[in-house]
Amino acid sequence: MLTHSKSAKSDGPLTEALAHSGLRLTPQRQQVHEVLREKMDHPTADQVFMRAKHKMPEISMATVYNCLDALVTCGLVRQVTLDRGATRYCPNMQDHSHFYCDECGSVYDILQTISPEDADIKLPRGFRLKNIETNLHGLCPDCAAKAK
Amino acid sequence: MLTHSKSAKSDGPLTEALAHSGLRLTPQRQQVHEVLREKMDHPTADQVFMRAKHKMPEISMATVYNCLDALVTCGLVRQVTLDRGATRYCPNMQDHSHFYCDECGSVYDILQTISPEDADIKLPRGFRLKNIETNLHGLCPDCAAKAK
DNA sequence: ATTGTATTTAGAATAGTTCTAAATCTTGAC
DNA sequence: GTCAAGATTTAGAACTATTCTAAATACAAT
Repeated sequence: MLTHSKSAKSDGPLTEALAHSGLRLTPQRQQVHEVLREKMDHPTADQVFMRAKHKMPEISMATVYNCLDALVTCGLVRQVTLDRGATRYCPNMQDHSHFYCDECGSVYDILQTISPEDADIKLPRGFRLKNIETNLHGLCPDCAAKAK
Repeated sequence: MLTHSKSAKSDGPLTEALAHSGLRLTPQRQQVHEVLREKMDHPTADQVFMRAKHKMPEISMATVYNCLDALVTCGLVRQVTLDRGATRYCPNMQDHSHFYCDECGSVYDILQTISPEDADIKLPRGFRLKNIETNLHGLCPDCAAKAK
């Protein structure tokens, strides 16, 4: 196979975050992260794959999953599971929650959330809480209008 | 004893809840609901299927999904999606949240939650909020101990 | 009883994710 | 630089989860 220059462009924050989890920065991981940040519409692995292929035609589905896992592991991306369908990915690591329209399946970022402190969650002895995920379910404006 | 009578035993609350969504009480729906309440360990559809088969050997997987959907639709059961794996089902309709161990995948009910009022979520115009799902992620006591 | 609709069923089909083994790339020791 | 060890990528197969389909059955209302 023809190999062009395969090394990743230097990217401080990405490199560091990955290294912290014992992972390397690769062009594929860089590309997947870029795809996620370009359009933060909570794409599925399959959508990420299709978008990544535009700039990197040889990338494979397995690699997309590998990259997504790597980015999740090192805290650069959140996994969002809202229904029985495909898992979605979110590169917005700011504290926020997701609104899921039970009717049409669309997802919206809601820039408001419940912090662990505010929630004052008391867990039984031994549990170690890492983070709280808040998912809001209901109808999006479009579907709410139609439902009337 | 083998009962060939196929009609569902009367069950007021179940019947009513289903009827409210235009659905009938059937022996299968009754059985699936019973399985969920017998062991509230957040089983997957497949686990529900296997448990239901003990008392109802002819039940099919498609029916289990149909029944779970029916019970979710009429508000008797909650769907719980915590990771990329199979969806889990929870018949506890009390306000509560789920603790998910990111290490071993076990799920615990946490009888504490954030109410919509407490959260004071302000949604953009047009959204209609139905309910808030709170998922706690971290390590269960066993895994937390091992991690040390 | 009869008819129309809801529900169940088995199995096929589809969708989503993980696995495998070989090829390629990167890093670090020399 | 060269080499070996280990990490990563790749295509495709395999597997798991869910949905669909069409025929059979059950139910409710005439």
